[in-house]
Amino acid sequence: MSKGVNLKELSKKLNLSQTTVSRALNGYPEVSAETRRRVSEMAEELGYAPNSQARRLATGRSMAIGHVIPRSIHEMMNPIFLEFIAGAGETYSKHGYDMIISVVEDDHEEDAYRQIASRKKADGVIVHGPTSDERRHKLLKKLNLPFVVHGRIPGAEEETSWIDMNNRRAFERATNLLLDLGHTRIALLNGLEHMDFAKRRRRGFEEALRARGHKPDQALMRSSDMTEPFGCENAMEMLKGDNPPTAFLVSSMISAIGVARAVGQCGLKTGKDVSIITHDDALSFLPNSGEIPIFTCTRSSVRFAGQKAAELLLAMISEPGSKPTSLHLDAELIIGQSTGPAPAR
Amino acid sequence: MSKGVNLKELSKKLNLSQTTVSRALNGYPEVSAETRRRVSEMAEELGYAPNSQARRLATGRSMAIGHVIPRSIHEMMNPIFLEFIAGAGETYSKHGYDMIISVVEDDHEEDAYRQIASRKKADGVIVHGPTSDERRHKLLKKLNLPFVVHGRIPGAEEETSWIDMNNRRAFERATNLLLDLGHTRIALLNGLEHMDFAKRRRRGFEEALRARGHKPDQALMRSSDMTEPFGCENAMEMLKGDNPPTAFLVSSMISAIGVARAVGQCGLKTGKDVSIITHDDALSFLPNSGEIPIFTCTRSSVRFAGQKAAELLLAMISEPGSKPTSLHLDAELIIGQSTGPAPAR
DNA sequence: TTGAAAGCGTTACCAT
DNA sequence: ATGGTAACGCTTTCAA
Repeated sequence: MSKGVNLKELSKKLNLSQTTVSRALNGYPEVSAETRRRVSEMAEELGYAPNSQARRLATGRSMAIGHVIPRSIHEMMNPIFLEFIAGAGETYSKHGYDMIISVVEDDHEEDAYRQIASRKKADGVIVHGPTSDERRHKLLKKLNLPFVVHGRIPGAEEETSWIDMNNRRAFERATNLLLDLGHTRIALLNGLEHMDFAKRRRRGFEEALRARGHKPDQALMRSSDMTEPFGCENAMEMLKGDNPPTAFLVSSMISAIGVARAVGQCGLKTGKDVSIITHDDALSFLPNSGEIPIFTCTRSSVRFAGQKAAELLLAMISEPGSKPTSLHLDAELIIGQSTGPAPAR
Repeated sequence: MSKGVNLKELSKKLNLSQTTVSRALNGYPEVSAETRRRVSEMAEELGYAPNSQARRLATGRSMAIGHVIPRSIHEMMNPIFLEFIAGAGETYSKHGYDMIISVVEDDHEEDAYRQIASRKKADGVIVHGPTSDERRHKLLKKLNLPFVVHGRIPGAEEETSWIDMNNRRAFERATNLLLDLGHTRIALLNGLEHMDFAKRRRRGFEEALRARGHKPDQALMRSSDMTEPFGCENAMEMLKGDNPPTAFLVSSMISAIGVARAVGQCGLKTGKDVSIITHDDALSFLPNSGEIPIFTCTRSSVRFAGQKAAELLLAMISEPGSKPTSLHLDAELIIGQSTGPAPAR
């Protein structure tokens, strides 16, 4: 039965001052070894645990990190978001931090940050899903709330801390692979292009095409929430059109599964009649591994990104005034079963 | 510029006591209308916001709800879990509660609950993914920490508050539909059967079969994490075996997509050669709606469950000592394109 | 090495 | 209707 002893009671029991007990428990050096031992033992015995609210009030640090998710993000990026969160959460736990998640209506996002700052709910926040006309970083600077961006804020790369994968390069490499395989009609099924990551992916795609003398064809590019039906419906439409693509470059496994479904429904074979390369966030419930992964993919673990983002943020918090840091992860290009040479015409 | 005024400064500015200001802001009735107006105005002007740590310390309530997720859960139930969280989060926000999520190693789960209780990190918790030999509820009772179970704890239905869908009945109805369509060889691709929900689904399946004089065939039942490859590989194996099933009953959309892939790879057609019914948690990134949904399914919104679970828990917290409540949701059985009459042999 | 006492910013009790 | 003051449970400064 852990009874809920507090510091006062504990110190009384030990015939020591609260001060000493606190110091002993918090590892201050000036406590004698013997005292420290006695204190820890008794604390253990009485099941003492410091009240976090009290400690937070006293120290002025809330020992929590906030994640604000507007509905729009979580509807769109649902599983990816959780995987990131899971990674970040691991890091927080390790360092004794709590993770606070605020699910808010889209137009209350700023309010949420304001509250976190003014009510001291968290010592820092992670900014998710930066868009092309991002503004949250300005607010956060004004609020003096440390933050790390998952992704990049165009034009503010130098003045903010962020972690991102090399979206442009990943899609450039994927495109080149398809070109090498002889594909020339390549479709792009991208995420919402007001999101920075999606814009970069498109850029990588188009640049690779142009560099090899191909003109990007608007008719072969779509941008939307990365759902399964999005992949299926658009692939279907394109495959049934005149001059259909022989390859698809897709922004998420989920949509790629949809594309594969469309391919099947058209009586074609993935990896033979139609090639697919997808980005793979390494989501645990959608494993794409094995000796030969189902999908050829550009892979970058979003969970790992979460861990790293959290580390970055905690470091910023413990060293206020330090320079912005950023981490640029490179995606791997992994060959799976969904690509093959372009079919002869 | 919200400067971070505190109650003391605010009350000084107003020539009022902290007490009165606090009362005015917290809506106590004994404050004159005029005073309240003045206070609110000044509070607004100076950008006052109460420090949550201080308030928590003073009130003794942490105004937060905890969710402990051991890795095993989130690896398994990733997207479903997030959708639930999102629903719960909406409710918390509405009521001024924070949501804190602890991602812990599997063998630290109990510790996490102990800490939440002893350090007063949250006023209550949600218990996710109850298993057949569930024990967490006992610990939580001992810790005196209010909780609501998402799912049911076998044998403790009366003494705990929970929200669950009718898993048994949903799978019973789905099985009956398949039987009505003439299918007799029906495969079950279930979640991990140490989980209570999976066990109930299996029961519904087997009972329906027996009630119509069919003997469940072990060779047609599998149980695992509900990933996409799980669906594909097992369906493939069964379809290629002798005496293959003509229908699949699947525990999650993700695996069902895998089954559909296998069906396609075998050169068969879903809804014609092979029928599929899946449970659909109504995940936002896997929409299965439209005039005719892709998959025939038993559907129950896990997001809605999250909202309700949160409401239940908040009610418990505001009325301590109240009786356990529970909510039993019924899944809808929705006809989509993935079912049809059993093919003639 | 230890202790006394003053915060931290609220709320809540008891007066008035 | 308003105010004084004591909690709440910890950390931290200053003394010893």
